[in-house]
This record gives sequence, structure tokens and C-alpha cells, in this order.
Amino acid sequence: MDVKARECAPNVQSSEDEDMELKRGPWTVEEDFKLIDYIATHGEGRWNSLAHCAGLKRTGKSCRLRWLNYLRPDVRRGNITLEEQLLILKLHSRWGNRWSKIAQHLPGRSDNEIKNYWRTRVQKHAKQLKCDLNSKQFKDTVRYLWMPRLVERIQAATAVSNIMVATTASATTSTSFVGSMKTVFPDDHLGGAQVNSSSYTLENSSTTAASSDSFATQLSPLSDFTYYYSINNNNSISINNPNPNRLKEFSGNHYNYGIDIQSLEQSNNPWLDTIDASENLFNAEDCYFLQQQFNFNM
DNA sequence: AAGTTATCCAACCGCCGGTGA
DNA sequence: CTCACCGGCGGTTGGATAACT
Repeated sequence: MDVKARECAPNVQSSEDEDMELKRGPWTVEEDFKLIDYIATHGEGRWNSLAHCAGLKRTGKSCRLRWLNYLRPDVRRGNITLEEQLLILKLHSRWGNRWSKIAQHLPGRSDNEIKNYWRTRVQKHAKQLKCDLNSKQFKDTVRYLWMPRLVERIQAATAVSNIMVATTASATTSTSFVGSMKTVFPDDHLGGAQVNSSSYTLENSSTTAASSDSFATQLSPLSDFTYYYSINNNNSISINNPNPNRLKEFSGNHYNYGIDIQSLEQSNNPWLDTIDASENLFNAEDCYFLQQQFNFNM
């Protein structure tokens, strides 16, 4: 994807362009497809000239953000998995608010999404505990309670998925997660709950067992646009169906923020509910633990 | 059912560092 | 060296939606 948009000189603008007002706010389907088509042909980068050449009345920044956070083929959106939650907590404890750095270890996740996750889910729990995010209390809670609990639930989910895989394909554990954990935390411990390779190795999980291409295509929560284009061996992008008539169909049926996939997973696989219970990280047991350990005023 | 509050997240903003003229 | 431009990053906002009263 090194081909840059050099064909169009950004400094040469017609008077008409100079009068062109920049558009803001939510992107339309048409704008998305303009951007996708242009990047498919010319590659990404040089965002200001790209925006101009693609005929988008957007800033280069806006195009870059839209592409990276939403449109690029490998973007994953939707529920943050337990493994990803654990990784985010670990990496944040190490690097703080270095969202882009953290995102590098969560394939397909944008820094924006991780940041949003942190600000909404994690900060909410800090608020519930009435303690500061940067306080030792909260850091201890994350390290000695939250992370071990996540590890337990990941292990439990792995066990369940081993059973379920025989009859249904449903796990969405990222194969890259194991690599990330091993790379970042080669010999790590989580407050007494050790993270070892056997806990996460996908040889134990349903993802490996059901890792056929068709399965991945069906369930991987990738960009909504991936059916419209595909990534070639040389990492270039091919438009699968350039027929503009498809736009309407695509818009009507698929431009729905991935709800189909999520609802499919949840409606067909009730056990997923037990996995994605991220909002219930602190049960009565935990609250008691917190009160005892940290004198939290729950 | 209607109004209010909380939550989520896409998108914007401002700052900063790198780069090239 | 200076300046302008660009891309990347982290912080913030505001609209849409869900949950609650």
C-alpha cells in the first residue's frame, strides 16, 4: 500500500475549488465509497491531496480518520472481547493513554475505539468505585481483581467453546491475541493469576478448530465494506463489485454498523452472553472484597 | 406514552513533531 | 535557520440510542 496519491497536484486549485466549503459531520455512503474507490486505486497517504483528488469535500484529516477507524478492510468493530479487555488493561497500566501504541497490539482495533472503550467502560467502573483512575486503589483493583477475573472468564469461555465447537461455530477469539500477549508479556503474572500460553493458545480454542476461510468470512467482525473489496496478496485492494447499482443495495442492507453480525451471534449463541458480561465485572463478592481490601465506600 | 438521564461512539479540535522548500 | 505544511496523537464534543422514571 505504498502507492501514494501523487497524480493530483494539491497546490493547483481552481477558483471553484477554493470556493468549495468543507463538509463536516457524519459521512454518507457515497462519501465512503468515493474514499474506498480512490484508495483502492491510488493507495492511502497524502491525505489532503487524496481528499481533493477523490472529490471529497473533506479535510485530509477527516479522510484519514474515516479510513483508519471505519473503512479499512481489516478494521474490527463491535464488542471488545475479554482477551482484548485484558490486553488493554495490561498495556494501559504500562503505557498509560498511549492509545495508538496500545492499538498496535490489538489487530484491527483503532486507537479511537480503544480510547472510547477506556473512557466509557473503565472510567465508569472507577466512578462506581468513587476513586480516581490514577489512584493506587484503582490500579490495585484493576491488577488484583479485574485482570484475574478476566483471566478466569477467558479460561471459562475457552472451556465452554471447546464444548460448543462440536456443534456450532461461534468463537471470535483473535488468533493474533496470543501472539500479542506473548510478545508484550512474555513471562507475566496477573496478580496471582498467571497468564500462560496454555490459557490462551488457540490450539485449545474453537477458533482454531473452525478457522476455515468461510467461517472467518462469515463471523469475523471486520469492516462492513469488506465484501465490496478485498485485500490482495500484495496488500493492495481490489474492488469486488464496482457496479454503482450495488451501492443502493449495499446501503440498504449492510450499512448498519454491523448489527447483523452481532445480532446473529447473540441470537444464535446464548452462551455468548456469559462471555460478554463486561458490565458486570464487580459482583457482590467483588464488592465485599473491595470493601475489605481498600475500604471503598460502595 | 412521554420525558429525562445515561451511555456509546463517530467525528472534530488543537497540539506537536517531522519534513521539505 | 525558519517557515509552512502535513500527518499522527490524545482529548473532547455532540448526536443517536438505550435505559430509566
